Amino acid sequence: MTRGLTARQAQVLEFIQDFTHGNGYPPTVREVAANFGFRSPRAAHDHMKALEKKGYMRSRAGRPRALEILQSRRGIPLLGKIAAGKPILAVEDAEEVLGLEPNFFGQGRFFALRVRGDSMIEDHIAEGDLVILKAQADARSGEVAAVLLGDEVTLKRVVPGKKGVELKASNPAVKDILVSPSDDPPRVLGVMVGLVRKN
Amino acid sequence: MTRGLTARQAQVLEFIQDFTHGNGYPPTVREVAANFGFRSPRAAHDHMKALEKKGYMRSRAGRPRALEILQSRRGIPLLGKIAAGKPILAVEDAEEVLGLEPNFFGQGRFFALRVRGDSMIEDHIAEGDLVILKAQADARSGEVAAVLLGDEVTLKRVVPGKKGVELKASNPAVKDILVSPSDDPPRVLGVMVGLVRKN
DNA sequence: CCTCCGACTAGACCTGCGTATAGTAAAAGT
DNA sequence: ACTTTTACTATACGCAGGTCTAGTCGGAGG
Repeated sequence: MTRGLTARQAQVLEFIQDFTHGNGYPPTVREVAANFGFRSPRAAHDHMKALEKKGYMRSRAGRPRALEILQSRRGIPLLGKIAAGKPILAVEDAEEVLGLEPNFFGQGRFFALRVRGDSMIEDHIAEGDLVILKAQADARSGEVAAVLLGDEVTLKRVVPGKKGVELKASNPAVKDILVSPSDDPPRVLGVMVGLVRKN
Repeated sequence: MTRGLTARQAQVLEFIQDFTHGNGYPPTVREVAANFGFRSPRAAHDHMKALEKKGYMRSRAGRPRALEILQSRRGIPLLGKIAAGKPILAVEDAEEVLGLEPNFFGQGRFFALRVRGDSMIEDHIAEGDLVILKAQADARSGEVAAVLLGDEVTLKRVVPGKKGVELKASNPAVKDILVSPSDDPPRVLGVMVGLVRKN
């Protein structure tokens, strides 16, 4: 769960985020209460105060609907160095957050990596490009994915075969990597769903 | 100016957009009034009603701060067919609006075009990619630009020379175009500042 | 066992804010 | 010349909605 939130508080936060995104403005205390079936606005108000104390939102006292969600969890974090073994996809660790609207690349959790080198050049993925990846632990055959190999992240085309998983570059000058079943299996961090290039 | 809006209405709309973007929630009628120095909330309310009637925003009667900006004018319009000769960069003509935050690609007015064909493939601009262009009427030598030739828009590298302006593709299979000074000069619509690829 | 905390109900206070009524004044159509 | 539109001021009504006081109930911790 999100850091230090009770299940109920996380639900409330999520509702507020969805409502705000869907309507263009945040809900009132009573609208939150109604959504959860609370008979008293006090219940919703308490949760919202808790969320505020924990730094998830800010509000202006006495002003209806005047609440802002902080730590938006929206937008796509551009991750710099990914530490080995750790499942670090939190926005807090982002070098930068790309200001794309949620669902720009579909549904799910996304992150971005800056391409170093030209190993995927024949797929027209050039050095400096930002590759957008959907966070998931497995890739279908032939998909381009960010793979954790030892303590380095590389972008490769993943092709499982009889002799193990093959990690193919799309540059003839770069040789493919074969991870045999006896080795540590390659860990897929996410599959490529898009690309952003800023000149 | 934006379609059918008076100068004042456009100012009000812009303020509401900025306020909403900056605070995470829309302003009240009185906050709009205060921003413009109106002594009566009525003045702001009238403008907001006018904006609503013209389809720029929607609001829920009686509910404080419950207004949603439609036709956001934020984001980058993806233009489909660009009619010949007309300076059409308005959001209204957009096939789709890319949900990027303003200034994602810097300051200025931007639009997007979907790449057809692979004439720029060696610059790793592939078919189906969305090229982001900054709207301006001139390109420096060597820049990739959207150029209006006759009544078609093409993406080419612009290189002015003695014999006229050369429009170079980055695909050896596609021959360059030379626009000699006696011809109609090519009209630059914008220069490329980025690229977005959605798989 | 007792106390704390989370998650609520019930009811009420009071003010912020949308909205209405009634104007004024200048610019722009027609 | 007249109506219409734009752009406001002044004042007020009434209710939506933030917030308060005063509780209940169950589960976790010491």
